[in-house]
Parts: sequence; C-alpha cells; structure tokens
Amino acid sequence: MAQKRPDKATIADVAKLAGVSTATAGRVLGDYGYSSAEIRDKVRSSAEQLGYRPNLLARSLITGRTKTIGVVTGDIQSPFYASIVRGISDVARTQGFGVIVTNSDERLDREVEAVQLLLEKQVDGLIVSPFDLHGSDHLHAAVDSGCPVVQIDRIVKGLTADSVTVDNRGASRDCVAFILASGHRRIGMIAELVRSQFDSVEEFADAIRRSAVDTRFLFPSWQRLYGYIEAHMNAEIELDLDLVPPVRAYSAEAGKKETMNLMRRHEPPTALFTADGLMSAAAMDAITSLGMQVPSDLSLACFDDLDWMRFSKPGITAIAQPLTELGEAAANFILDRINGETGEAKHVALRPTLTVRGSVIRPVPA
Amino acid sequence: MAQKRPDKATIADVAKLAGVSTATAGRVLGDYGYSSAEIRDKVRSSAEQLGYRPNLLARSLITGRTKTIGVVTGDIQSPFYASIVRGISDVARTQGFGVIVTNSDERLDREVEAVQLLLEKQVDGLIVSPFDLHGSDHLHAAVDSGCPVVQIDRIVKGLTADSVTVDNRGASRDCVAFILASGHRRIGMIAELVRSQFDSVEEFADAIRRSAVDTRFLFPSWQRLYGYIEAHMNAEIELDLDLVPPVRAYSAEAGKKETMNLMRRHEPPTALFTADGLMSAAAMDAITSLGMQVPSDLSLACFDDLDWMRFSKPGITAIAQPLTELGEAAANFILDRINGETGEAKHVALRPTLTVRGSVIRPVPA
DNA sequence: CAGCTGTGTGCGAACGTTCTCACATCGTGT
DNA sequence: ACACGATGTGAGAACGTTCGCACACAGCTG
Repeated sequence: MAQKRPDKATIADVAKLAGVSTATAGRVLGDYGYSSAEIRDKVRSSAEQLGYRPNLLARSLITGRTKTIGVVTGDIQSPFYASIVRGISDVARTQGFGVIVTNSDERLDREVEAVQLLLEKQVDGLIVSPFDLHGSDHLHAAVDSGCPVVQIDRIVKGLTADSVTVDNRGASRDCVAFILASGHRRIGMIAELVRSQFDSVEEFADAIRRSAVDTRFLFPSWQRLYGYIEAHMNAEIELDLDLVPPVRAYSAEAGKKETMNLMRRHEPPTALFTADGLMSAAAMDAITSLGMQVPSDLSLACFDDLDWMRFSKPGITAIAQPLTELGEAAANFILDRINGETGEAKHVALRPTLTVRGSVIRPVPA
Repeated sequence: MAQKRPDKATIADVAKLAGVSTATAGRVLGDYGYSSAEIRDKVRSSAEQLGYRPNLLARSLITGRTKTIGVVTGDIQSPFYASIVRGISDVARTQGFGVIVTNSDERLDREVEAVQLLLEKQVDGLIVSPFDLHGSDHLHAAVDSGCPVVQIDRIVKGLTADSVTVDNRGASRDCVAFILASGHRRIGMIAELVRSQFDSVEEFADAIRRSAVDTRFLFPSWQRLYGYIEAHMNAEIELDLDLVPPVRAYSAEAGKKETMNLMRRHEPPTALFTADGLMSAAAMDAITSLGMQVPSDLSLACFDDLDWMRFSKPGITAIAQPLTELGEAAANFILDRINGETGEAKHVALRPTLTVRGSVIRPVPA
C-alpha cells in the first residue's frame, strides 16, 4: 500500500532510510558523480519504497535549466499551429523536455504577456510566431538576456534569432504559374492582407516593380500575394489588381463576403486562388452559396491542403505546408541553442508541395 | 540601454539598490505583507532600473504552487484536442496559469510517461484524457498523492476525480432517431470501436439488452454505438449489426476501406452514420471514390461538425461537440480544486448540438 | 615509502524566493 | 503614564535539489 502522500518523500528521506548522506542519495538518483553499486541498490530501493519522485523545480533552480520550452502560437485551435505544436512536442518529448503553449490571438499585448510568463517560468527556450515584424522589443530583450529564441512562420526584422518559415512566395508563384499555364488570364485572389506597411495592393505592386520589397519581413499572406504578382510578371501577363480584393480581416465571414462580391462582378475571374485554409473554406462557402460548380464555372487552387480538398467532388488543387516538419525543425533549432550552440542565426525556409487535383481546368471561352 | 543580462537581477540586487532588506523588497515585489508607500516606490523603481523579473521557480519551490496545469491529450494535432486545449488555456490565462501539453497517442506507456513528467514538474493539477478506463494506477496514484485530476472525454472506473464529458449516447441516439424518422430502415454506421471489453458488436448489443452495460466507462465510439442501438430499440426496429462493421483502428484508410466494403454489399444501407470526424472524412472519401452522391444515393449524418460539412454541396447533417466549452469547464474544475475545493467528484456531460442540413432525405423506394 | 591518480563519500553552501519571527515605531484610548 | 493594536522593517530559516570542496582509501609508480 502506498501511503497517503508519496510525493512528499524528499531526497533527504530517501537518504535517511538508506543510511547515507543526501549528497550521495542525490548522486544516485540524479545520476551524476560517483557511487558504488552497493549503495546504488540501497538508495534505489529506498526511493522505490518511499515512492520518491524528484522535484524538478528544485533541480531547475540550481541547474538553471528547466527542460521546458515555451511556445507562443497565434491560436492553438487552428490546424496550422496545432500541427506545428505537434512537431515541436514530438521532438521535445524524446529529449525529456516539456512544452508550454500559449495563444497570442495575433495581438501584440497578448504576445508580450505570454513571453513574459514563459520567461518568468524560466523556460530554456522560446518558439514564437511573432506578430510585430518591425519592432518586438520584448523579443529583442529576450534574446539579449540570453534566452534562445526561434521564430516560426514569420521573421522580425533585425532580430538575431533562428527562424523556420515556409517559402510562401515561391509556392504561391508556382501555383499561380500553373493556373496561368492552364490558360487563365483573370485569376482572383482571396487573401487576408492585414498587418503591413502597405496601405493598398496597388502600392505593394508598385514597390515590387521598384524592387523595394524585402520578402522576408512580410506576413505570409503578403508573401503569397507577392508570388501571385511575380507569376504574372514572369509570364508577362498584365496585372489586374481589382481581382485581389483585400479581405482586411482574418475571418471566414469577411472572406466569404469578398468572394461573393468578386464573383458577382460583371466580369468575374475564371479562376480563384485562396491564400490560406480559412480563406479557402470561406471562398468555398461563397462558391456553393452562389450555386457555382468547381471547376466548370470556376477553377480553384488553394494555399493549405485541407482534408476535404482530397475527397471533394473534384479534388481541389492545393499547396500543403510541411507543418509538423516545421515544428520539428524549430524544436531542433531551439534544442541546439539550449545545448550551447553559438554562431550566426540560422534561417530555413521549408518548401511546400503542390498537389494537382481536378479543380483547375482550361477556362471556357466566354 | 538594457544591460546584457537583465534577467540575472535578483530580489537581493533590487533590495541592495533600494537600500532595504530582501524581505522588504520581496514584500513589495511579491505584493504580500506590509510596506510603506515611500519604500514601495523606491523598490519598484530599483526593480525597473535593473530589469528585474521574478523567478517563478524559486517562488513555486517555497509556496508549493506552480500556477501550471498539465494536460494529457491524445493528439494535440487533432481538431478535437486542439479545441479543448484552446478552452483550457483561455481560462488558465485569465488566472495567470500556464499550460503544459503532452500527447499520449492513445498509448498507455506514453500517458504514464507524460503524467510522470508533469507530476515531477509539480503541476498544480492534471487534465487527462485517459486511455485505460479500467485500471490507470498512475492516475489513482496522482489522486492519492493529492494532485487534483480532471478527466475529459472519458471516465476511469473507480477514479475519484472530476470529469467533463460529452453525452455521446444521447446525441447519437437522437441523431439516429432522426434518420429513422426520415424513413430509413438500413442505417450503416462507421465507427472506430477499439478498446473495449466487448469482442464484437453483437456481444455488445446482447449486453445492452441484458442491461449489463455501464455507459460511463465506455470509449466514446462505443457510447455512440450504444445510442445507435438504443434508437433502433426505441423505434422498435430490428437491428442488423452487419451494418456496423467495426473499423478496429483509428485511421482514415481503415475507415475508408470498411465504408467501401459496406457500400459494395448486394444490399447496402440507405443511410450512413459516422462516429467521429476522422471516420466522416474517411467515409466521404469512400463515397466520392465510389462515384456516389449524397443524398440521392445515400443519406449521411456525422458525429463531429467539420468545416466542409457546412459548405458541402448539400450541407451535411452533423453533431457538433462543444469542445472549447469542454476545455473551459475542465479548466474551471481543476482551478476550483487547486483553490482548495473539496467534496464529491463532480461529473458533467455536455450536450452536443445536432445541426440538420440537407444530407438526410427520405430513402428512394428500391 | 612518499606521491600519485581514481574512486567513493559527506559536509555545507548555493539557487531565488517566501515566510516566521522579533522588534521598532506610531497613534490612541484609558 | 501605560498598554495596545496597527503598521512597518530586517534577520534568518525554510523549500529540495545540485555542486564544490575536503577527505578517505585503494592501487599504482618510482
């Protein structure tokens, strides 16, 4: 029978029962320093008898390492972050690390609050999906204080921290090029497009033409728009930015509304490119609401490969991001730094994969 | 300019700079005990100047509370657990608690390992989706050691711990009753149906007829099957358990295969009820692979309301589980216990909601 | 046999907080 | 004048580990 409170057993209790000093018991149980086989057995059996469980808090206080990594996601409920966290925790588990997750809801105040909590809890490293790409004093402070930081999905300008991102621009460019190659000339794009120094899509395109845009410090939806524009430029097809109504919010309702407005124009696009999972669902909702059929009425390709795109009536051509891999890579980066690796910040951009299904066909001649 | 390592500032440093004792500085910064306004200002400004950040580890070591709750999910990547964790962390955040998440992958060894890690990290409470409903020594030990435990989604027999579950049997019964009321007499069901003391669906049905089944300690997919059977019994319609081929695995491939086999029979069902999100996707995949149309060839209703069921060609009639609410409830339960609430274990079963869309119609007379 | 080096053990000081005291100072009622 | 509670402060002991050090003893080497 276990006693009522086995976890009250401390290393001193074990030592007393085994008839050794706490230092010796500590060496056996903590697996450091010298100890004879005889004493090892005695201590271990005493520990077992008392139901001893080490108190990692005390250990961490003295070693200065908690074997915990903190993660700031936008929203753990989204499949995007859920998959990333899965990848992170898989790697963490194999190394005996715990993972504390928080949500920023893409709000700076929440992110700051979360980082502060994690830092006070003395996490060994921080994996953050940063919100403010041109400031983020809290992240600079974290780095300066010696806490390893890995950025995911986006990169803060001037922050000397590793990053794992996705080649949004390239994947988007290739996908739009594929749609163009199918003969489409009027491709609509539904994208979030908030949080940027650019006030309008036109201004953004102008800056690209002037080569005045640094892709790295853009939010993903802007990077994907960059790919869209780039594909048009490469194919020397005139841009019609009226086909890219910025949704200006990350909500399905807003996405649906913009899609419906776009498709109701007197000269609607013949194909649609959606910039992420939420916008894809929103657009699909709009399309079926309008009684339109993919691909006969409208070709469709999506960034983010969701379940339903596989078994949809025609499968939906989609770009899949390697999300658990992204999480794994981020975890490995942070673990390397925790283990003392120094040197230049490492930056990796993972390649998404385009899966061609039946949702993009040659446009019907009007 | 912040110095290189601001987080090295300790309460003693602040105290020295402010010209007071560490005890006094502690009282000001920790916000406990007496302190004069004058000293408060002095200490606070010294703290600010040094960039002082409290070390929660040290605080926890002495107070015995970490303001952290541990969560053991089956798989954080699944929308099911992701939503629950979202609910948990929302509540936790408002109380200044952190959340450590782990994955059991529905494996006992992983769950035991995760619980051990969390306990050693001295979490104040544990929220677990238990795997072994008729054993779980590790959870009994946790409860006995005084660590509050809340069970989610399923309940371990004999474990005196609060629980938040979903009324799977009732929701399933009502949904199947709805399909029966539409005139269907041959309703197929695709369900995981692993992990149970019952070897076969027939044996399970027999036990139900003998009233020898305690719904509480079944896995959700069996509870949902219970509802399916109950609906038939209530409507006095003869059961044909050949229509419920147990998938015996939690994988989309297996679910698709069983669905295809079922639909290829010489007398296939006229309606299908799927027992969870993964099985719904699998079944949908099978249906479209077979070139069948919902609802003209087959009516369909699903447990778990996924995105695509809303904007699917006909909307899919589906049961939505209140997942974030479940997480919130679990978090509130655990916080109550952490705050010293004693007394009987509380058990709540949340009601899912059935959303009727267009995927169930009267069967065509053969 | 002195001087190593390798192995094993114990003492006590950390780590950065909170908490229990003891004590000092004040205003106030008797 | 005195006791008394309310308010404020500091010294030092916790919390449960790890770690530096001193020491003890073995088996070598020269």
